[in-house]
Amino acid sequence: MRDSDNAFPEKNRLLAASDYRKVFSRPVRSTDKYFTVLATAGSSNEPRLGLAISKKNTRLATDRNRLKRIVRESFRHHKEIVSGLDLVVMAKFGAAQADNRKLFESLSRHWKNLSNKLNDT
RNA sequence: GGAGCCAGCCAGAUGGUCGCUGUCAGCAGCCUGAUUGAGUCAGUGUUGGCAGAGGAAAGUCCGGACUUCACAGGACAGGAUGCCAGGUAACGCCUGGGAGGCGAGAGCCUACGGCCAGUGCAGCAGAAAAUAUACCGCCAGACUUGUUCUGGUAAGGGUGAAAUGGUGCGGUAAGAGCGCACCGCGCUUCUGGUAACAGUAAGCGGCAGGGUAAACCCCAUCCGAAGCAAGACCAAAUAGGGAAACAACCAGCUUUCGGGCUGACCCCGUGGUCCGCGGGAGUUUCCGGGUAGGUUGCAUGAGGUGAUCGGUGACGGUCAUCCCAGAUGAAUGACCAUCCACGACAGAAUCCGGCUUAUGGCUGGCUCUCCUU
RNA sequence: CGGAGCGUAGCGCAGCUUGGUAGCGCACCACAAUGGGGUUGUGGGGGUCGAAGGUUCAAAUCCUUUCGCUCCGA
Repeated sequence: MRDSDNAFPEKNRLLAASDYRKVFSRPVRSTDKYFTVLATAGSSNEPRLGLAISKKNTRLATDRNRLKRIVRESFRHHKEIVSGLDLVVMAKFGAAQADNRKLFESLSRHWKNLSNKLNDT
């Protein structure tokens, strides 16, 4: 087992529709002009990630795929920060036009923001 | 050099670090499931090898395969297609040919059957818009001599998108296919071609009688409907349905002696407790349907590549060879370095054959034009 | 992924069947009535009919392609 590294296996994902419902019902939010990130305390120590990128805000399938990859990439590099959280990332309208570096910066701010908020409560 | 036409090809490259999906091989482990005499298989973890978006993956505009439902056969309705021949699993696609049109040319484009079956439509203008006619004219005659009437005419003028073939000569009161010549048109025959169709071929007819079928329609050919969220299988929990076993089997009433009915016992709530009141009827197993969820459908195919043969070609035959994405909150990426032309349009979702639309670049052939020789 | 429908004035709609004039309500502007406003009455303006081609003498209407929006099916 090499849990300490940056892998992204299946246990780090939100899989069922019921998992998503749990996150949407009582979330802690973090928002900027690219993303809205929702979070709740998860059931285990493993953080879990879900994506909700709508066709309405991001018209082209190519752009949607790019955003998903970037979010997953950022998530696996910051797993220690968000450990124990269930997260859902929603893309906003301007996200598709931004370049990759900006998006990575935005996401790492969200991870820190949310882990602080949840540890305070 | 410039403008353009046609065909074909590519879809940033190389290296490093981290990561994802599938598959093959090895290892781990006995955690989960199945089954068993050990064990094996599937899942799981891990190491290594290999593979991992498109020419349009798009729009969903056509055609199939594949599923489920319906179905003897046929007809009607509805829809699609529409020059001819061929290709194909099939097509509204492709190839070749014909006809018509566009262009200076290379070339390109065409819903290209039928208004001699029937019905409908045509505003305004114009005398008249589909079956006949005459506004201005032209000509003749009449007498009431004039802004008159009657008749003839369709050559000229004017309207319109569209007005009953064109030119010339003859002819005539003026005219007219009224007659003739040539052109055009139609029909018959002949010749060439599988056919569409073509012909400087022969003969006949003075000449059909307008347009519109992306108007209804007629003719010929084709089509059952819905779609992988189709469909098949496994199946927790909860409620409910059916069956069996166990537990209970106390009292009363009844009986055709199998049993049936009523009440209590029991559990929960109220309450300090009893009565009372309100609610619930036990436990276990199995069966069928079936939700969450999972598995499958799901990738060896009308497949690719090469050679060769047949064909003008689309394409087909034979032989050899290869296995080439398979996700399911949804993989094919991120970062760094170097190079160059500094990277357009854009992301598989059951699978194929087309069409259409978006779009960067390279190569070859051809046409026109300009300059130089 | 698959299936169905809708784009007409600032807004909500009709007209498309069977092609020739684009119309209705609200809103807007002007005028009248009032000392002023509202209400009412009269009159008026405003349209690439989502876009591009085609058929036709003529297209919002017929045909083809395309863009956008809405709804339905685990």
